[in-house]
Amino acid sequence: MRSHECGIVEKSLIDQTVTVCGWVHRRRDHGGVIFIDLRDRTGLVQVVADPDEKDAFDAADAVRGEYVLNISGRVRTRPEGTKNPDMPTGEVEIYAHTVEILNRAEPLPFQLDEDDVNEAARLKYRYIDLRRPAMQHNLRLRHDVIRAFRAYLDQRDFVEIETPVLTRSTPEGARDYLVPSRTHPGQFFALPQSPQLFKQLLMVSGFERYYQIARCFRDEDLRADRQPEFTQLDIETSFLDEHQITDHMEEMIRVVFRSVLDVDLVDPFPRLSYAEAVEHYGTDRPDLRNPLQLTNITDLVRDVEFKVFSSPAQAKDGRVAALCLPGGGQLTRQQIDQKTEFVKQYGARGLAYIKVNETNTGKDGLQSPIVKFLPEDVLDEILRRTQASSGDVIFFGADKNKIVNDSMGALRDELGHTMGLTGGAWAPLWVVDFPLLEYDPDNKRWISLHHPFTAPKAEDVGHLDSDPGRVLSRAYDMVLNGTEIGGGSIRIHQRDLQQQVFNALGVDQDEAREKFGFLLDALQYGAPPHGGIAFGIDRVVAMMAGVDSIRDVIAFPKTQKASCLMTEAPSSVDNRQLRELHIRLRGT
RNA sequence: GGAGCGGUAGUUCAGUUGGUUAGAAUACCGGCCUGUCACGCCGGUGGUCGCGGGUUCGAGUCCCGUCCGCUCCGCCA
Repeated sequence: MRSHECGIVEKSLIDQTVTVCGWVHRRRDHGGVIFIDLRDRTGLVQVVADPDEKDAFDAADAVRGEYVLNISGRVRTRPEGTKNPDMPTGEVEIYAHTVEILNRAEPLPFQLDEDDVNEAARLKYRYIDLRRPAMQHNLRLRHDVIRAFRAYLDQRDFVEIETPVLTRSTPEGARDYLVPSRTHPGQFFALPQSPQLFKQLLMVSGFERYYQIARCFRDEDLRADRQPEFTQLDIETSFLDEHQITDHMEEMIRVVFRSVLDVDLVDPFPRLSYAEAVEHYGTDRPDLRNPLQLTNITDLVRDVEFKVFSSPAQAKDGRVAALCLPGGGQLTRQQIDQKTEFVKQYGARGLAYIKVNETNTGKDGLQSPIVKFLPEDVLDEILRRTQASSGDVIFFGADKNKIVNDSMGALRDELGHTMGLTGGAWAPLWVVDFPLLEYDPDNKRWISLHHPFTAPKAEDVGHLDSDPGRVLSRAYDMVLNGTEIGGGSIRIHQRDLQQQVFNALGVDQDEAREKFGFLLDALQYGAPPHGGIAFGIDRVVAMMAGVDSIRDVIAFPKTQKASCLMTEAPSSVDNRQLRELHIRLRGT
């Protein structure tokens, strides 16, 4: 006879004495016998307490709710009867000799088998919520994913190195979380938005292949896919160019998907330039599961009398794009009005459309408030370019580039989902050839699209001063099903070029020295060519788990107002702590 | 900063044009049932209708404000 401590109770243990610990999943009394379904990390096992075993029976009889039990008994075959489909242990049960109550439990704030519990209640009692099978699965999946990433990188001589969490504020980019310094009155640390500069410095240090499962912090407003603290798989390598890095990284993603989900991703991943992505999908993170595409018709409508089309078509930063929805002719007026409201969220002023009743009869076959403003040859060419068939509807966006791209890109996603067009399981791709800089009209200056350490393409460096908008960067984003899951670039490894980019950003030498002096210094001491990438672990795991929010793959997430309902953080602190930190609150 | 949805029993929800004592399921407590397994049957406890103000003879319901949760826009180099 041997003792079996926790874990799966299976047929091979029949007639053996086992000891199991776990939570009471359910208690039932029938025929003077008490049945307890005990739950541990491996599943459920049914325990039987018979009045003949008086001590065990009396203890079992005292059980209420989710008590924690330690049970010893004999494993035996269950008598004939209905099988419980919830019972992975099949036909065995434990005939209890002893039942020990390790801890009592109040009734739970919600039931574990309930799927639609108010998220506020789940977050307040997160430790209960995490008992639910779905959350157990999600967090174990997260562990599997991180383990698979580590295994891949460890096998290839990557070194995991921890970088500081208390570091220097870099006011460019996202808002920093600040930490007051006790020993330096009036000064602050910042929590890192990413380990970007440290990993570049590690390349200067000669580590050549670095990674880190890194916690990052950004004090910006939250979304379903954005938390104030999140986890990044941060990677940097020396001497590899962008093609070698992207090849390497997509192979890593393929290996992880194969080992964790048994899914084979396409090989190689498709590549789209930023310009192509925006032209055809209105976004730099297109969901390629969705077959719909935007069709540019700016050139066609430049001279039509319909001002709604012709003015943006003539404007320097304007665009007119069409989106043909196959079978969309069946949409009701009300549904089209809803789409109009939808695109208004993105700044569009309206949503023109043409219902294509019949493709071969000219204007007569088209039903639309705008057809009368458009010449026949233009309409013919629109039908040809969008490959419209009878029964389709064509939507139009005409405005500034950004508004057309944002609104029509969002409409493409919306139609893809509501019309059931977004099929297929996984559609990864690389988006490359990003612009290095974009113009910020509010502050009238150029800002980095990626970050200021991203290398420009060699052939474009000459345009940095004369035509900054034309310079492309050596950056790349990995996109999966419309979500950006990773992004990176080849970095600038030469001090002069770094200063040149700072100049283009309007950061003069003094300012650059003050903010990034340590980087500029480091680049002088033989910095190797280097580049890397960072993956959003929370997003990757959320997609793999099939959940809509990264909160469902984070053990203790924050609410949309960046608070923790369980610990009630953030909280006030007492005046003594504030005094030590040289902080006085207003009004005290 | 803005738009939308939501907040009623521990939980999930219903609650009609404003009208008697705010209901159901589940959970919880008690009783019955000789192998249950979504057990079944009987009974019971349980409510600041998020909060504050207003309109009204009368407010869960209408109005104003506010707090909280979620989704989205802005924001996120």
